[in-house]
Amino acid sequence: MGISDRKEREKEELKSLILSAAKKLFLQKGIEKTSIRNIADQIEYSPGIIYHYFRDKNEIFHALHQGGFQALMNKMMVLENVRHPLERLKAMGSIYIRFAIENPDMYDLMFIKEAPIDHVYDSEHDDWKEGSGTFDYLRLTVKECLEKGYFQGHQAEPLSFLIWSTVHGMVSLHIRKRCEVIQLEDRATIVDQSLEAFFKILDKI
Amino acid sequence: MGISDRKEREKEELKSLILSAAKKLFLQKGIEKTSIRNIADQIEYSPGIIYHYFRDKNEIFHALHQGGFQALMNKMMVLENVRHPLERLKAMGSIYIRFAIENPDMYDLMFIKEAPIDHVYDSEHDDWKEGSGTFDYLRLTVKECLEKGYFQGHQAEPLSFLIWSTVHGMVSLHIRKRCEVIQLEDRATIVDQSLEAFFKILDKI
DNA sequence: AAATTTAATTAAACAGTGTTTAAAAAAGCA
DNA sequence: TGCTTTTTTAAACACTGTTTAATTAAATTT
Repeated sequence: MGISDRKEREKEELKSLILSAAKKLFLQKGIEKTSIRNIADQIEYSPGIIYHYFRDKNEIFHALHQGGFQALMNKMMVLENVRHPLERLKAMGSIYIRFAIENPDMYDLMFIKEAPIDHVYDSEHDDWKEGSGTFDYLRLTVKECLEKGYFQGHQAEPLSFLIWSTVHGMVSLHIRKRCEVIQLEDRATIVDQSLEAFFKILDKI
Repeated sequence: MGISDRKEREKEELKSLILSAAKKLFLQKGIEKTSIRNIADQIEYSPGIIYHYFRDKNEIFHALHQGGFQALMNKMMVLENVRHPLERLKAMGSIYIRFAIENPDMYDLMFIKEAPIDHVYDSEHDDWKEGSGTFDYLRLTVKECLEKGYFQGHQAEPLSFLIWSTVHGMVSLHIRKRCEVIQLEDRATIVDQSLEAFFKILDKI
């Protein structure tokens, strides 16, 4: 079946061609200003072809956001060398925030925009496996901290969510430009300063 | 000058007519699906008229988000009866989160969407006074806590931002539907549970 | 090799969007 | 009443996501 193999291959190639064009335009102009026609122009096909590979625009951006989780996971891999669970937890926070600040559009897509998550709910497999995988890792580390005697009197699930919320809150206020309320002298460094304060709190509780 | 007084009045009336129509449609269908033509239909005028009262769509939603801050501030007014700064801080958190959960679309507009903040940057008076006013109140309370000896070793600005980030993180993950990662048994109550955990932490540091 | 079937691709249309412009209608003033 | 100013509208522009039927290209069969 050599022919259908090649056809399969060509289909995959065009699909990833669409995806890379979409990613390029998305990082240049944002999700709203990246149109199906823009993507089609970029790959020199007609707009209609895209609907043979993706159900709708949301599915394209869901596929893109998967790539973002892959990238974040890769950055998290250095944590395997950090034995101490509390140290690992802090390092996770630093990596998470660094990823968000360095890739604001991708972070936005992964954790703020409605497009990819809407696609999850619209499709048959209605669980957000990308997010769940990442949160599992956080929960595991928090549980390890609890086992080692840290965070006494706390439960893993709410505490994990609290920690996630804290770092997500900081970067999403930054990305969505709500940090103007911060005094000018602290504005540029507020996320780093607050993360330091957060680490100090984690040591104390 | 009775006539120009009436004209002034009529202008204001039409402006707030546009605004209330916009608000109604926005709460029904969201910002993206509320079109200028929808608003014009609702008030039984032609679409063009709207541009005599607002520069663009963003300005309309900036005006709406101001109303949201007014509503939030009103809810915060009960705090004047809470003397103890740490108790007031916690109550602020509860009110903030309650407001967000009960008015998700308005909260979204105020703290997540780019429309109102884009208008702030596009217009001449480029400071976000609505957000600044609210944050000032938080900072004041945190400072009072510091004066009373709480949160030793922390600075007001980073700590205030950290606290804001924590509550904003929780509700924005909820509003933007990223809470699916939470175990089913905790999912419905995760924000409340995490807020409780946060209060416990605030007591300890 | 030619005819037929299947798959890939496109052009065109639909129903919408925010915004601008020039024309028309209404209101105010002399 | 005639003139001027203000208010309002119709129409156009350049887009948008998506669906449909028609067309082109490729693969298979005769």
